[in-house]
Amino acid sequence: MARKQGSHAGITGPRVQDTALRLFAQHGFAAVSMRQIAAEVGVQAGALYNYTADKQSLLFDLLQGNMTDLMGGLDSADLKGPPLSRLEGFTRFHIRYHLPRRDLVFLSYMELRNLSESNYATIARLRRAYEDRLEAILLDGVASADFAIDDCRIATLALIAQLTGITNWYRPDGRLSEEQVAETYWGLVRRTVAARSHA
Amino acid sequence: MARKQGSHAGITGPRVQDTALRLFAQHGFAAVSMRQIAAEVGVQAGALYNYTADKQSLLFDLLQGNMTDLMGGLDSADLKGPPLSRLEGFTRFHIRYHLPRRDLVFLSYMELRNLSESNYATIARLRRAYEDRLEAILLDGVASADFAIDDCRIATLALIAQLTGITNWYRPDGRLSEEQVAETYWGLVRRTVAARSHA
DNA sequence: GTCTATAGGTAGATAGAC
DNA sequence: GTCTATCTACCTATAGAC
Repeated sequence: MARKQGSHAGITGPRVQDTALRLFAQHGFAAVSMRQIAAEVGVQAGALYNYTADKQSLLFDLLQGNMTDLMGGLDSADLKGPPLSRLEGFTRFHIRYHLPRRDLVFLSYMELRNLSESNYATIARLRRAYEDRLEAILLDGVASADFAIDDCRIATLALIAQLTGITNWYRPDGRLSEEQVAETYWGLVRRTVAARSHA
Repeated sequence: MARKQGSHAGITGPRVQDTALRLFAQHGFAAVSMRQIAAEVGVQAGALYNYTADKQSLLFDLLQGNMTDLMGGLDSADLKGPPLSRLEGFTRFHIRYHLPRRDLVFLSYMELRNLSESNYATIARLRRAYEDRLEAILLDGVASADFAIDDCRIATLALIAQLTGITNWYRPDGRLSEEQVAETYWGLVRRTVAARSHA
């Protein structure tokens, strides 16, 4: 059965999301107009409203999808074993997840303030849950005397900031491969927690 | 000599800067209108143009002032002695400077993309100069075998990201004082560079 | 230095034809 | 599902009175 002329369900939808992500990251949520997004997708502005209730939902869906993928990815990484192994697994997963998604990461940190109160609460809860995964590893490591950390909450936030900061300077065509970056940062992380090297 | 009615030179100017800073940090540069700023300052929108050429200059002046103060503050900190002492001085200065300026720090990271090309280049140059100060300390420490670091450029960026990230969670009325935060982070930094504790 | 008024343009979102 | 047209509201920046 032939579609109506100009109908592109299943094609336009993802393109709207991709385009919005790129433009929001590049210019900021507030600076991007629905008309700009539509123009890059190749439709008229009105047509966007077949895919999103409004501009705010477009942002929220991107951020929520990101956090859901992040948590799901961490679950799939299935970290096991002693604290040091789990910390290495977390570090490498975090880098592996974030490096190919620099736009999304930037958006997730910069545009939280443009979310409605309830949407913000949802994202903040997911982020906190992610942080708690790392903190649990650190607490275990301290309990087993593998790590020497004064304040596991602070160390958690410090490590995540350090690792996420990679997205500010990393370029796929730069001097370091993703693997080299992961290796270097794992070295920094291991020493930060004062892990016994080969106990 | 009586001023003209409604004239407040020297009062309105700083208030415009302060208000713009607060609103830009809260809602984003593009999301804040000149009318909003004017309303909070207590003047009409047109009056703002006695203090700034346009909206973009308002942002640039804030960011440039921040970087100038940062570099000047680091000079005043006058770091001397062996690498470990200078690293401690840098760490404590960075925290001391950034914690009371959380809005400005947020703005400096988030709104670079709203600067014109030449304004951006100016800010980027200043930031690079600041990073180079830390990198020089790390390189010295490696040369003297006080530090064990594979890649000093990476370590520089990692440490700055870690320290600047404090502004994302620190609250003046939180469980930790500025001094306690500085102490905890200096511990993390010292171990990250694998400094010999009391050699 | 501040005001009012306004020029000239763009914003988000909706209605109804196809 | 997409289009055109449009509503209503807001934007930055300027002009000229006081």
